[in-house]
Amino acid sequence: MRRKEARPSELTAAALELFVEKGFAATRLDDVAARAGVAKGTLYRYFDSKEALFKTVIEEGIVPALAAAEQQLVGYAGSGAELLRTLLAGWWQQIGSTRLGGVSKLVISEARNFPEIAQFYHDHVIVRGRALLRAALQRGIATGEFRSLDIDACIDVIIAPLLMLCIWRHSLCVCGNDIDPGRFLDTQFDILVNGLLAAPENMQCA
Amino acid sequence: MRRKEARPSELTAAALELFVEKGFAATRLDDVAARAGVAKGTLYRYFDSKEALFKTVIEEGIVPALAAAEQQLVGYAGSGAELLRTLLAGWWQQIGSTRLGGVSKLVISEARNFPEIAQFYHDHVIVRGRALLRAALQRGIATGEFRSLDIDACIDVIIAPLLMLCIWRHSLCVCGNDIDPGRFLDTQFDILVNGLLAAPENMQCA
DNA sequence: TAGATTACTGACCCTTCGGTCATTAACCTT
DNA sequence: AAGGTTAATGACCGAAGGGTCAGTAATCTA
Repeated sequence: MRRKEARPSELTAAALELFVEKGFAATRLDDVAARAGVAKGTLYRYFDSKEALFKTVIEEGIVPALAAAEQQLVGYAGSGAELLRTLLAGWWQQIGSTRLGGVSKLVISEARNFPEIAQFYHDHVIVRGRALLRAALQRGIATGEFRSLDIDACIDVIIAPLLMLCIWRHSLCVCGNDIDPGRFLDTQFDILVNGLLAAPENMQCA
Repeated sequence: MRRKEARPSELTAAALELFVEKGFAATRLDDVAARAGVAKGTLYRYFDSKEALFKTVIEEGIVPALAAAEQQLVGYAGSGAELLRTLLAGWWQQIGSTRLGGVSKLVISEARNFPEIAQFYHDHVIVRGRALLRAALQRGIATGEFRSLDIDACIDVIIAPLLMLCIWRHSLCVCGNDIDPGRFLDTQFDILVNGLLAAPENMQCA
């Protein structure tokens, strides 16, 4: 069957699954082709090399998800805490629980071997994500809703559990230790907001 | 030069560096041997296979660090917050900033290919680490110092940034984005404690 | 110092896998 | 239907690298 249109995305989808599961070096192109229901030679009609396939997998996985994530935030008008919750929930729906979650684990695993891909991921994902969080934190601090903290460090502290959740679901999940994303994110948000607020919701001023 | 005693640890040290840097599959035994100042054949005098070397690297990296970490906690008598700070600081000194930090990244990257190693890491590191944190949280909640939260979810939320800090330092560090561990941990602790406390330190009850 | 032991070497073997290409067959055009 | 175009194949190549082993030399024993 000849399917010129659909082939590239079928191949990158198959490649992403195997790269996330086995890592770049341990993934065989024969297996990628087989999973896409195609012979290995066909792969080279659409991609110049294994590394070219890898780059396409990363870029194609990131770009659409990024656009969706940023779209969600334009013109948002609410409290810092509400904005944070929207960001976290949106991130989980648009990124964490989707294909992009696997991409994160993949990039982290292979960053040392592919510095330019790490750089691409840094510039197009991490920097943009940090910018969104910075806006939320600055708004909260400016209004006095949040305490005045080291914003850049806060951003990393907020991002880390999110990335870790992705990684967990794509690696250590193999042992019984499966995290419940809902509980995890709720608790993360709870601690986070109470840790940031100048006047926590639960405080008892008797 | 014949160095029967020192060889195994020299080889595992070299292997750990390369595994963390390149991943298991992409690391060549010739390179491991070369870094240890030895020929490849020598490697097979001490290890049966590449995979056996891998297992030894993980286990040998974990066991001593674990013992030290648990030792630190026996008979500790302080508030929940103090206990938490001691745990985080101790974790960084004993584990995060040492060789074990690289082991975490390595295990996460290769967990899918080596389920039994993931299981070993889960049973000997994650379970024990969770037990330590559980004790600290339970103490804080029992005395009314901390709010009553979902303890298991809290544990994951606390652990995630720590693991992420390790991973960061061993992968995404390649782009300019180097995290300052001190600032990161201080901020993490600050948000964490204020998020957990029933009566935050900074609250203003005028 | 002669002989036994064993840590160590590195050339070699053999499988695996990224990459190629002559051939085939599906589709299009007229 | 004939001829042209191109998607798709899979046998093949060559390099890479895990693993082996006959040989070497350092160390030990007497």
